[in-house]
Amino acid sequence: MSFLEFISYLWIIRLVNIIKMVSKSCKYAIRAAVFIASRANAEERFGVKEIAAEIEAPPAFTAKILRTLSKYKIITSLKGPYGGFYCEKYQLDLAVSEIVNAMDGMSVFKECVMGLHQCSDAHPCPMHYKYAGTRNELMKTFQETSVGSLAADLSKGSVFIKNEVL
Amino acid sequence: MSFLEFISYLWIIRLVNIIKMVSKSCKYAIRAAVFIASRANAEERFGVKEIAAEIEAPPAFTAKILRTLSKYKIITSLKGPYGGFYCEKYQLDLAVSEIVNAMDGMSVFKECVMGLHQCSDAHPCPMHYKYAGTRNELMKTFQETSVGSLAADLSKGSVFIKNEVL
DNA sequence: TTAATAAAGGACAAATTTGTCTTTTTTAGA
DNA sequence: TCTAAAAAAGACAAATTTGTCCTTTATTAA
Repeated sequence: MSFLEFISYLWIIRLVNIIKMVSKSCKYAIRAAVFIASRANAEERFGVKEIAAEIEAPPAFTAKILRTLSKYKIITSLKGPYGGFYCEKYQLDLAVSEIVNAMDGMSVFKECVMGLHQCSDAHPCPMHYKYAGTRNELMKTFQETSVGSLAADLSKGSVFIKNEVL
Repeated sequence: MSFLEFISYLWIIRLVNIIKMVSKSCKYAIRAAVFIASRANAEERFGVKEIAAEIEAPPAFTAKILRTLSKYKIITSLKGPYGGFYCEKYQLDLAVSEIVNAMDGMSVFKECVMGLHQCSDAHPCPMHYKYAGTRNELMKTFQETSVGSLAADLSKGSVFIKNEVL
């Protein structure tokens, strides 16, 4: 993992967890996607129960979230026996921002920094010019970090997405 | 305004507005407190309606928030004719973190970075050692920025807390 | 073709946050 | 003392988010 990737990774985790920028659903969604992606090598498919256990979320709620992810083609699903959820190779390259978009929409990346409705070049908020870049960098971070790269770290065992079993 | 103050200010605004780290109530509360503090020089008192208009929040909701601020002695209130809300001098030195604490509690500054319940020195999350400091710095930023300093900027007219009237 | 399995869909329920309204209490001034 | 003004208090309502459950649809294998 390069230094840049490392920083990228920390940013994602930090943004996704400390801050309530994204909804709870979105956090679950990111965790679920990363888990599924981390097991994308084999032909394995994962059921709702297993995924829910893995990300420590309520099964029924997890199912709902997985449906959304599937609808947005962030993960792939297969019905029937031996069915379940899995990641296709191209999906490993999807950006984490796609998940945010699917779950919460992209407005979080586009709102005025100070929450003013008429913030524009004509009527800028105090930070409009100085920090228009920051917001874009934020979005870029999400856009440049792939699900697959986070999944790789998880596979290595260097990070985890669930609590320690006592 | 020193460079450090400036950075401090931007941090607060950024944290308070972009990110949903703090609740909507808390954002209103910070805006209200800063407004009231910005007019703390005279013997003026401000009524709910005026404050609500200033921060562009629903009056009834603003009243509720002001009660909380008053209860936590972040602002002072006086009932009856010529009454209203105002800031005492010592209250200008209160940290923005006091407002967060009053509205949302301090748990936001104390939770594990990755949301794990059993995150500790014994069972650290991937970021426990590397970023325990970040969380504290976050809290420090809130603790070291006073309501009065933000109010001073507002008085100068270099920043604003409400939308432009078209 | 049928039975079993697992996701899809969508109605419903609970919890939380946001917001409103009415009544009570306090204060100032006539 | 009486009246009016303004906050305090708290019940109530709406909106949003979170979470559950039941029925339908698609798929596999016997």
